[in-house]
Amino acid sequence: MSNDSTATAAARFTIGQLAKAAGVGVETIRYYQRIGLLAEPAKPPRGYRRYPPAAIAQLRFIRRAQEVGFSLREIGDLMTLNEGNCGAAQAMAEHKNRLIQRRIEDLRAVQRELRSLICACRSTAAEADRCALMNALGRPRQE
Amino acid sequence: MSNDSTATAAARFTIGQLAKAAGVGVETIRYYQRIGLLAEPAKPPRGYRRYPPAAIAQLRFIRRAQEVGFSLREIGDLMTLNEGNCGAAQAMAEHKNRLIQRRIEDLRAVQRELRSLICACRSTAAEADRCALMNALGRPRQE
DNA sequence: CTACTACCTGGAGTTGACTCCAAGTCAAGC
DNA sequence: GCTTGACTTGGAGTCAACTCCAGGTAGTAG
Repeated sequence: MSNDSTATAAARFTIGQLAKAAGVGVETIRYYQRIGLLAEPAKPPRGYRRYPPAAIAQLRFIRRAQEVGFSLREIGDLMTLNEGNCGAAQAMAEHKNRLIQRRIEDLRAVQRELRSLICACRSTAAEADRCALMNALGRPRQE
Repeated sequence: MSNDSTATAAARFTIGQLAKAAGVGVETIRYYQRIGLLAEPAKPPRGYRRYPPAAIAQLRFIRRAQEVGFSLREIGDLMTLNEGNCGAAQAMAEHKNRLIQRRIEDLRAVQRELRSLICACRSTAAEADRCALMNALGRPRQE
């Protein structure tokens, strides 16, 4: 029901509010700006910089992408790809998806192993030379 | 068919051979020694240090544990636990097992999401404002 | 008007896990 | 016995991702 695009969301945050809203540190935001990951609003002639709500989304995006295993550099790539190059972003996502898949499989393999080792350890602890778990993992014995 | 324990494996490696055998760099081995992760054989009065075959196993252990997500510090803990404290090693293993489980679940969640995003992107790319994938991830739009 | 807090600028420090370098020592081939 | 390549020692450099700090400016509560 509003008239046009000039009537955008009013709330604009200071860096501290932004940090709190996005759940990161002020210093972290500045760091992201320094490395060019995050745009820094121009400093108004008087007063503090103000950040649009979209900045929260950007920060959340960064955090989420980090959790998935993207490095800040890759995230930067993703974000610039966003500006028009959908196909490339897709390709990156698919690539990352495959990496994640592999990582999951690695973790599962390790998990299976850990589990069986834990079992072995439990059942033989008393009589074993030392510890079946460590033995099976490759037994690092200080000579 | 050998007599007793004094007739242990004869092959003892120089650091370079050890590095090659374990698939790590010489500098990495030294680094591990510096931080106390790996025992350094005493320097013989003449000649180079010699490493027992067990050192290969130790290095492999470190690498594997790293892949699972143990930090060098944790690996060090694991290795000292090995010297007698089976229960504690078990506890650590179980703890790590739980962490791995959580990590796997996180990754899977992200993966599901990525996949659906990739689909969305593919199907709507032409008409979408920009890119559904990026939108859904939180759409970091440089304002 | 004065504190007080939050922001700004820039630069330096931190942590983990390496990686490189210089200058010296050693062993083995020719 | 000299050269060459590997080892040794100690320290410095690197990279990612922060984190902290000093010294100054801005906005706000009393």
